[in-house]
Amino acid sequence: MARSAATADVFNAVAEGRRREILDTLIAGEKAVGTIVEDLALPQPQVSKHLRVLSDVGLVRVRTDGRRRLYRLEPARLEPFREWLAKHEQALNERLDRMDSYLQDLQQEGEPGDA
Amino acid sequence: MARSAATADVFNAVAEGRRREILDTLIAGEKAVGTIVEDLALPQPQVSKHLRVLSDVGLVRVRTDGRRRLYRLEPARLEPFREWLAKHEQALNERLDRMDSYLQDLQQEGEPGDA
DNA sequence: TTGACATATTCCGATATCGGAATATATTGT
DNA sequence: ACAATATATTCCGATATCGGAATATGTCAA
Repeated sequence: MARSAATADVFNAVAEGRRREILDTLIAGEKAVGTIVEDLALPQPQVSKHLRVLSDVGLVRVRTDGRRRLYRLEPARLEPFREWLAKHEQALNERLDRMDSYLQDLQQEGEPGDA
Repeated sequence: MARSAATADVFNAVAEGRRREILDTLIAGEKAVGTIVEDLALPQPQVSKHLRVLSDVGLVRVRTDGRRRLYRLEPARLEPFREWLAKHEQALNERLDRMDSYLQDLQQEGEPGDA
């Protein structure tokens, strides 16, 4: 046994540059695989494979239209991301707040006989 | 040639679960390696290795105190993350806005001879 | 059915990555 | 200098991952 999980979570799925590109290009809206291939100038099999990964973690959804498959974003699945980031931003803000009040305390001590 | 870059960017550094745990435990503040080892119940070499990765991408900073090394977060380096996420949230919001106005248009058409 | 088009899957080789164990490198105290 | 403590690095084996090429699957049109 050497490695635990895989690309099977949102963090890993997004960690890949090409996959981020694919997600980015889908911001414009639903796109067929061929369109993504053209837009990003990537080999079609690679695009399909990356779409598979993204699909497995639910970051994109497919819709079949004739012989094409239209992929679209599922931004709700970015939630784990948002949560994690929020946790750290909150921590950062709290630290800044503490620093603020610390600085204010210092300032108050600096003005002893003010009134 | 088979694989491009490595764990050398913020996204990949954060993609690893253990590394996220380490970052999380550092929210409480600066900690020595040994403390992290205790808190997360991980082998010391692993912690050191993960800290190395996090340090390389700048997500943590070290300070030497005697024979201990104190690590602390560098939350500013989460910026690429924030940016990317913001881009997608913005896109989502704009789509919701468009949907809103679309629905409003539909409603207006539905009330033709109002006055 | 056949052929063209669109997409997905499989196979492969190179390499990155992780965990584990052992070991190396400080630094402090005696 | 030596032992003890704290941390970092190296070596290893197992496996995951990526890109590329070839191929399979599915769908439409004639």
